[in-house]
Amino acid sequence: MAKRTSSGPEVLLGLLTIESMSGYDLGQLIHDSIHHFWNESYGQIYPNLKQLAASGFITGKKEKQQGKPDRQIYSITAKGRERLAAWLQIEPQPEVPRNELLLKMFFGSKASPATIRGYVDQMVERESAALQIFSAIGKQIVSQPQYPDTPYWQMVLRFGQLEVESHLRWAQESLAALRKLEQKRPAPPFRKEKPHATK
Amino acid sequence: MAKRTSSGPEVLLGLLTIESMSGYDLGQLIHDSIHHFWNESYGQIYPNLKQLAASGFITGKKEKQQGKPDRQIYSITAKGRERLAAWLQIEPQPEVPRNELLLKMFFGSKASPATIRGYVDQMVERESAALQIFSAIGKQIVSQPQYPDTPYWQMVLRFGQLEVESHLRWAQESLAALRKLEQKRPAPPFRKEKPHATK
DNA sequence: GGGTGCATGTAATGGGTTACATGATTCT
DNA sequence: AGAATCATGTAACCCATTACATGCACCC
Repeated sequence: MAKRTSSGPEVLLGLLTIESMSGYDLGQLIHDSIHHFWNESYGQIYPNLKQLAASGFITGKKEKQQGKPDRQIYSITAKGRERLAAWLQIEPQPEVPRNELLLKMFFGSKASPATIRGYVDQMVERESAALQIFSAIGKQIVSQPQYPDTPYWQMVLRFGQLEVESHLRWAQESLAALRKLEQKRPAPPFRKEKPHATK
Repeated sequence: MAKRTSSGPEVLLGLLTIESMSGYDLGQLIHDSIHHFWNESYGQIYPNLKQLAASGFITGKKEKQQGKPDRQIYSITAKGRERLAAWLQIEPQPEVPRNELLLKMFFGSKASPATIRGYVDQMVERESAALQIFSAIGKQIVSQPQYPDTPYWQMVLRFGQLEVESHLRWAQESLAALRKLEQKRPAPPFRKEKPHATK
């Protein structure tokens, strides 16, 4: 009795309600706009599109271009909209968390505080960059005409902003704590330590 | 040239530095203690343990019990500690985000605000429950003797707390916004709407 | 008698990333 | 000259969840 959700095809359907697009465009759009909460690789997108077209959820038209390779432009059908609507009625399942940074930090006493600090530093960089992108997306949304989608897009964006802010606050706290740990046990001493202290 | 990290075996090694345990115990501990940032199913744990033992990273001893099935108690070896230490030196890769709730909310205009509100309500329940668990874990950590792990465990826990708090704040905001949307377009009217408004 | 917990494991199945393949154009 | 972008697709592989299998004991 599996709760197969998978959502892969439905993202594509959803994005095609905004505009008809090629697989390549969909990939770009996913990367540029919803990357902070969803991702699809081309290895998924192209086969999914093929299958969706074969089942009549979308239709494709070949578009010739000069200089560039041909594009397949897909449009959602009425049947596709039905499938999307049905999928929206299914309770979203919370994703299984897998945060490698936290995992390594959990075992941080087996490395040096400096190593872990380096990882937190990198996280700060990544998340700060994300904040920049968010504010750019935010400006784009408000400058656009008001679609019925607009309020939803704003909520989703706001999630990212609040979450990132909490991550950055945490990072500041943690960096301070790690610096304290470094002072206590100042950079690894010369003698080799046998690893049985924990037990 | 794949950046194979996978971390599956290393979690087990890490947890075995705390104490020697059976596969079943490891599963329990993962579920009870690090569930908010990592997860492993038994379908992964048992095969991984077998392989780790075959390669000499851990050793297993059979322990007979009365009434209950036999247990295989695994202990980490020096070689295992080396592998763990080496893994800790590898930069953690940020996980690929996949948040189904946000995805459905992004396409929220194709459902009703009430549907989406229901999903947010459920999220509030889940995350509030998580907060309770966190505070219980927090008390447990401070009441324990101070291992070298303690400060790291506290940082990791704090991450969860701050993140959940941000989620709950977001949920409150969003619920308010959704209620407003419901008033504007009060519960679906009787006439059927054709779905071309977006285009 | 039936469900739940302890305990270990395998097999089927399905997702998803990465690498590879192709080929023209444009930018550095 | 070589890298990057546009554009589509396939195949290999890996990772992970779920279901299934077994079997005893304890509780309701």
